[in-house]
Amino acid sequence: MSETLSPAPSRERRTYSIGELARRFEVTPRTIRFYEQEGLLDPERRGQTRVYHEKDRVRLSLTLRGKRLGFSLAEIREVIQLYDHAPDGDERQLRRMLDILAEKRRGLERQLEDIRALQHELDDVEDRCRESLDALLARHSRDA
Amino acid sequence: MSETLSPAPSRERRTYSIGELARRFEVTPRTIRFYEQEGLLDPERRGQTRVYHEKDRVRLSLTLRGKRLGFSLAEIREVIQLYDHAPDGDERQLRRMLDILAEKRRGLERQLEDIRALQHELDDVEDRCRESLDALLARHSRDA
DNA sequence: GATGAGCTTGACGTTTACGTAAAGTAGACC
DNA sequence: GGTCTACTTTACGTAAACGTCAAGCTCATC
Repeated sequence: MSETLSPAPSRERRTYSIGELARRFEVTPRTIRFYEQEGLLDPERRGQTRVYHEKDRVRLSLTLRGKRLGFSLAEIREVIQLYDHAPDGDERQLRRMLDILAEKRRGLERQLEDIRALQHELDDVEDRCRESLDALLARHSRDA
Repeated sequence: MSETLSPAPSRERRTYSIGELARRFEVTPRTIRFYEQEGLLDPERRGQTRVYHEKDRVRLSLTLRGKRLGFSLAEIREVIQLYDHAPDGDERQLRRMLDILAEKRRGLERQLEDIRALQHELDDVEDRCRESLDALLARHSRDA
């Protein structure tokens, strides 16, 4: 449950290869490297190969969640940076961050509304669909 | 409230120019033409200029809602076609359509989960943010 | 020591969803 | 009749988010 992006001193010591992460999240290694290039991930290096920790796994998870909601990688990077730099900064920065947070919340609220609206429209389609099906089956049994 | 994509015999008789629609929805005419090209809109023609009816306005509204949720235009077109062709088709087609509807619903459910998760993460950030701010303000008043 | 699996860095290609500029048309107004 | 304004088509450009080779390293295994 309580996953965090901030280091969480040293709970889990597991590491992952890029291939492992890719299989886990059903993306390609290319995608993961691309996210790193875009500043969404920052894995350790051993020699020249990448080593991913819990922090990276959580970040990737957050990234893919954002993608499913239609966020751009730039927007997701913003959220991640909010996450990482929440505690520091002066008063003006902190207040600005609270503003940004409020705005993000408004965006999510709107998405909630959009989803509800779409659900209702699916209801409509399903209703009409079932009616047609019922009429069809009624004719079937009548003609039998 | 009860807007429909199916013709609704002839309730409103308003029409719109492409520019009017564009202003209403805060998109460019180019976007609207592109959506037509992609099979999402199908306006009447008077001479060579496009004339949009309620049906088109509702479709555009649905399209933009889909976009806000991260759907591709192809996916949105699917939904619109569901909407338009719901009542016709044989039994197999109708059952297939119900399956598709169920799948769309699962997608929306997942998005709901994603939104809730993101809201919690924003809660976390906000908490830490407020703590820092409080600490900062406390120091201020102490130093005064 | 060759072979394969999995990693690496480039570099170019591709799809989606438009933006933008060019050049022409059609009706309203002075 | 000229000038605006709003529309039209055609066509090329572009940003985002990867896909898809190519070529090379590295480590275990036969």
